[in-house]
Amino acid sequence: MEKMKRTATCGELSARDEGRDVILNGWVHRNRDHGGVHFINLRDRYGITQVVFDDTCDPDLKERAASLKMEYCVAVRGTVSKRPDSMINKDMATGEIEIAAKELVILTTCETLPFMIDGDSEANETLRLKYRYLDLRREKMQKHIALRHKVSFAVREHFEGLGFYDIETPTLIKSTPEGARDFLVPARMQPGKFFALPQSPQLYKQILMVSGFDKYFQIAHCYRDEDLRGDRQFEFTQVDFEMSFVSKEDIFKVVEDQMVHVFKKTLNKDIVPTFPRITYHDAMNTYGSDKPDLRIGMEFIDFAPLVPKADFGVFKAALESGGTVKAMVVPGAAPEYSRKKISELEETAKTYGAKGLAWMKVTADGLDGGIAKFFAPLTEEVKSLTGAKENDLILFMASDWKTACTSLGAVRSRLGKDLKLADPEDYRFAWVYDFPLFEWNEDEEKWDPAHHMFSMPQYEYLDSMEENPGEVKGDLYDLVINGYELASGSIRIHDPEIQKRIFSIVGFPEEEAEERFGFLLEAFRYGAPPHGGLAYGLDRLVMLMCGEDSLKEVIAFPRNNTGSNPMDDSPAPVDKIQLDELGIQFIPRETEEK
RNA sequence: GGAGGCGUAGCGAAGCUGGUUAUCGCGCCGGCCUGUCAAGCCGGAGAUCGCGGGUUCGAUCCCCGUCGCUUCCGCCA
Repeated sequence: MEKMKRTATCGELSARDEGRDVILNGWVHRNRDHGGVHFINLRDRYGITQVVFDDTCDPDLKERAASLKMEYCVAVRGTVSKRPDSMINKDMATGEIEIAAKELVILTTCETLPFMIDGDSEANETLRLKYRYLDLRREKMQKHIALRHKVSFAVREHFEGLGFYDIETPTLIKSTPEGARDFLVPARMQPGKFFALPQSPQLYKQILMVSGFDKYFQIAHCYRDEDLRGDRQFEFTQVDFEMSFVSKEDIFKVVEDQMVHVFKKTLNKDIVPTFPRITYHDAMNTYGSDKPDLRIGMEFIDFAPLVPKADFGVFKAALESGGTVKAMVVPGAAPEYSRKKISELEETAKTYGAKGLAWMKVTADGLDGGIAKFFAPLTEEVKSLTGAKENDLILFMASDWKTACTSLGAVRSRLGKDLKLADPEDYRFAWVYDFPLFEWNEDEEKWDPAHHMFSMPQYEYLDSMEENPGEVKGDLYDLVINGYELASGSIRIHDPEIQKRIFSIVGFPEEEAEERFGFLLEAFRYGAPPHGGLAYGLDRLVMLMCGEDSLKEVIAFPRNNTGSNPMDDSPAPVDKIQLDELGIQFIPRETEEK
């Protein structure tokens, strides 16, 4: 076998190599037996090369070639030969040449495949995950995994250039309340006690700041025990960093430069190095989302000024109860959007709590359809306020501010997809900032941290934050791109006194704070530097760069949405012996009677 | 926890308003073929129509239930 070890890969050979005797190792990608002459496309990570078996081969070799099936793993020795002009395959990177086979070793055979590696249609997801090793052989997945590697490398390269240290933090840590549910790991040596898997390296990286490692980064595995989605997995990868003696401007700069570097190095794409900044309120108010897709346009218009002039009760009622009326113009959509299609949009709005979706169309004669009749006398005013032109569709949402914004925002993103308003090659980053630090929890009638409890209130609220917590803005920020939240970060609290006040506002008992993260508070008493940082989702970034909308397409071994992995069948029951050793007893969940 | 969608050979799909032998493409098996490159041609095997129940003379199709997957809401940075 040793003598059939590869001397070239399937992606590298060209006319320059003519006459070379090479050994290729790879998989039979396609198999075309013409009787007299037999071609195989041999594939490895680097590409595909055609191998020819013809009359110049000895009969024994030809016979062995005839037995090849798809995805056999083989070694081929042969001579690189230039194809005659008429047989050059321009669609193939190595299409100028082929290998005239001299020797063939079948390294391993392959059973009938559960799905085609080279198919034009994809198998269903469960099957793809069950046979992930085969799925990963597909060209698309090979490209995704390669890009992911390149991104991850470019990230490290960039941090290294800036003098950051890569420091690992533990993944068996103390469970902390708030935020997402923790994955728990029983501690065998201390029965009744548990570790948690980290949701982020947050506390540890802050402590590293106290230790003086003023520029830290880590490409960290994080865990959250919450329901999965297309863009959410149990375990995921965060590019996490933290710096001391910085303001948010320094952090923005690191991230902006890093994105420029990463996109240049991996996709050879030039990203505009300064990202626009939008306040949380403006993002919600004009795009109906705290992660707006800026490629779409269609900004919301405040329609309140015209409401009192018309006799439309629904809008009036919304304003009278302190709500808002928002309008959104969908350019050129009037002819295409039938009553039925509009009611589909309405359904989208309703899943976000809207009661309905009002609309009208702009025609050559004025306003038409939907609620047009109520505004007919105001045609010109409607047009000038909204900027709508002939053939435009105008959508209206009347509700309390938040519901109006989020539901119309959902309609906006759906229209963006339906009308293909977003250029998939365009990457539009933006910073969203000025988030409220606290939000009111209706159910428990208390203030909750909107982000986490370690974010610094903005300076001007410091003295009076107890008076009106709802008004307090935090020194925290999100990085959004094309409708996805990619990152979030903040300047952290490094003053134990401020930290105590935050705990007290959100009703987090001091003893519990001491119990949960006393170690952090204690660390802060020993000369804690001001610091801040950010973490962004590596999976998410790569997903967007690949033009995918599911993380599963860029993670080698992901889980399905029920949290199982069809390949290894995890999670799975464990032996009673294992449980006994841990002092754990499984109590079946009581079946609820109806 | 809630809403929508899907489940038909190994894979991807079709199957009209319920009707007798459930189609098509890929793959698989056999044969032919000296220039293909998603090779081609001929032949063949392969399906408890997710599962259970109901309506009906008759169900892949209609109804109820159930399981699995999926998208979304809730939840989650």
